[in-house]
Amino acid sequence: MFEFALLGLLHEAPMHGYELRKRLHDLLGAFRAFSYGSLYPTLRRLQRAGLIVEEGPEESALSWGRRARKVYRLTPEGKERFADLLSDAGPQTWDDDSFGVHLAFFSRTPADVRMRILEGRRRWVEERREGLRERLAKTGEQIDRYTRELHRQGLESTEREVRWLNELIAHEKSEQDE
Amino acid sequence: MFEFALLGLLHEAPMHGYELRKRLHDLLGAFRAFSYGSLYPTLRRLQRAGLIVEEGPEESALSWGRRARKVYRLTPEGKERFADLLSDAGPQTWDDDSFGVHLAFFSRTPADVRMRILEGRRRWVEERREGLRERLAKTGEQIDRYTRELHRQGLESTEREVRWLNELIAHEKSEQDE
DNA sequence: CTTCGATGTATCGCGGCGATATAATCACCG
DNA sequence: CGGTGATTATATCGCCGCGATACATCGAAG
Repeated sequence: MFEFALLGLLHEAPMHGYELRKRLHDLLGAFRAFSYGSLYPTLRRLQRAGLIVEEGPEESALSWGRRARKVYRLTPEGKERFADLLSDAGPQTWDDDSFGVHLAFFSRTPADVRMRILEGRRRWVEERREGLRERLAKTGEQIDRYTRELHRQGLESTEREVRWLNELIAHEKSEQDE
Repeated sequence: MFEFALLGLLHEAPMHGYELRKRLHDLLGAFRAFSYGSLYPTLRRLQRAGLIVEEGPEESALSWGRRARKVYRLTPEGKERFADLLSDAGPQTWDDDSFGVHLAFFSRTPADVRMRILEGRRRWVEERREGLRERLAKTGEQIDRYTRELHRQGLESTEREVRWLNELIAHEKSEQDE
């Protein structure tokens, strides 16, 4: 997940940790925070795996300012890995955690994969919606007011998301045959 | 978090692990899954901390069926701990992960704490909303279509949640002086 | 009669988080 | 000129919770 996001960002340009985190925050906004507590360990993991390399401390002449920044660059293996992750449309791409990240890199995702992810996500959300509907129907009025409120709110937001996904899917379809 | 939820459920009645998980799933629905991978380790943690005790394998006579169920019961310390957690209204009670769980036990939460949690949550969501608004405004049209769509959806759902929270808060206020 | 789904307990590795430490630079205010 | 606080920047630590997996029993359906 984090790995995917970092490779995606480094695919655009080499960057140092702090900037990666900022770009990520910008990109994902509401979804996922990705703290420094994951950032640096993940970078080292990627490095060990040979997917990124550390470049010397950015000697771009002139503005010699603050040292100690480590700039990371994607290796060919890293690019390959990112391409693999981009073409993945497995179940793990449409859960709550991952879906947002995948959407953020959708413009570089193959069209058929986009479709499968969107439809997978829709199915997933619909299942959650049905679960909530049943729970709300079954227990009727006897359940705790706050719990019911929680479920009502959950139901509404899943319904909204399904509608949103339908729009996205429709848009994909219309673009497909233009 | 998980600790809080388990103590809350055991506060109602002694239970074994599997049932705890089912009740939790029922209670939280959309929010948080809480897998077995956390359940049993957490139970042992609570046990070590002296907050719960393991009762003998449920000898409720008659239906001698399946053995090996371990029934857990709250100790006085456990009840105390739960009461403490119930009266907590700190920042960690209104993040995405915890808020749902706290809501699920709201009917046993002191009224003033309920208020502070709801208002804290509202502030929190409003901040996220503002962040999304700025990001959508600032970058204007130049950003990626999918990313914008992601942020639009995020913005809408935060707006809805704020409205929802306002209703809950209003309801609390009306109940306060009845 | 056996196979499948539910019941039930449990472990393992790992991904990510929050708290925390450290330190240099920059902008502002007095 | 000096202090103070925000921003830039890297890094570690312990903990929490997850997914995968294993294993065993039971009831029901075929």
